[in-house]
Amino acid sequence: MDDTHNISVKLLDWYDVHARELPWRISPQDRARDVLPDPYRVWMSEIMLQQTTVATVKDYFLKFTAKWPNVEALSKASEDDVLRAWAGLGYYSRARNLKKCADMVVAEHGGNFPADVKALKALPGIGDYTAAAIASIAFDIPAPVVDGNVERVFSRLFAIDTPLPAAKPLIKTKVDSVLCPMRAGDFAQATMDLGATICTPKKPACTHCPIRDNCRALADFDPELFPYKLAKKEKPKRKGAAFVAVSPSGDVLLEQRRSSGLLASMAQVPTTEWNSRQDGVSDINGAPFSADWKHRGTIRHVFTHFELELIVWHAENVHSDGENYWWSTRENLPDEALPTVMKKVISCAIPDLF
DNA sequence: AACACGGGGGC
DNA sequence: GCCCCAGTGTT
Repeated sequence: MDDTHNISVKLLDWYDVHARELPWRISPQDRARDVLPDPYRVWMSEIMLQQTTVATVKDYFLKFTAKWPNVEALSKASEDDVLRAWAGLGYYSRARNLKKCADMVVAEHGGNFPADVKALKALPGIGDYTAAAIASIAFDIPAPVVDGNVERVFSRLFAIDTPLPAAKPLIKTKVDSVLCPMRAGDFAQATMDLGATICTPKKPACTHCPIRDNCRALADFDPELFPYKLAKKEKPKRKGAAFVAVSPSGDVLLEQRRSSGLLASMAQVPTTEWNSRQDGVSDINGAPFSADWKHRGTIRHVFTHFELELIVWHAENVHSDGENYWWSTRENLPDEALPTVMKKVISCAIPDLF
């Protein structure tokens, strides 16, 4: 028995016993009977799981699949409906591509996801990873599924000392050489589960690892040294001010962000530009209109590529209005497409709202 | 190849 | 605080 086959057998045996039960997975009984999961649910979960943890995704997945149980239903929703439901999950281009992809599956594939890696990758929001994951999990098509977990598992397994992301092609080749073509979906999920639960970034549980005897990093080095990564750059800081205007009846003034760039098309309270430097006191000059603005504090929020500090101003009994604004009632505020940074801002001015 | 793109959890 | 995460699309 060659070593690569040995590895996949051990991984699958481990997975048969230790597979986690997750909302987007079929039951162990169905899995034992070779039943395949609904491609729509596999797709939905994989999009949500991009750069997002299982714990965060669970509630959103249940909400989305209850609201839109199939691709036709999602296709009938508006982009804004989807954006509002996605609010708080981050990477909002995923939500717009989700809607676009649903439309394309209905229009170009008769409402069925294509059982083909290339056709899947042609759909918006589906890249190398997700195309391989859907093909493997939903259709049992053998394809190398390489995410952050798998990169770590295989970097350690073969003690790959090329730093990421340059090592990615090599890792993909290794995964391709190990994967089990008879159980492509289970193999993909087994390697990701292993990375999430055993082969963790810090303090991996090597004693519980089903493939510890095959691991070069464990035998010759220290698994925690892998994967090698390029040093990351320092995050620049930006500052600005945000203005929470409240009407006599308690409504909050909102506007929609532009349709491209950061937090595209999401809702926000009026703000100044987010610049690299700004002196807090003069920020009030950036208010959208004059009012009895009161300073309520400062909130901080970290984005992928910069840190933001917003001074929060608050005014009540505001009557002013404008074409690009709307008033959101207190009851409706949780249903607006408000990103987390804006919930922080509004909570700073109006505590106990969310 | 580098960058833009959110947010939350673990330690 | 720092690191990571079931990545994709654009330039």
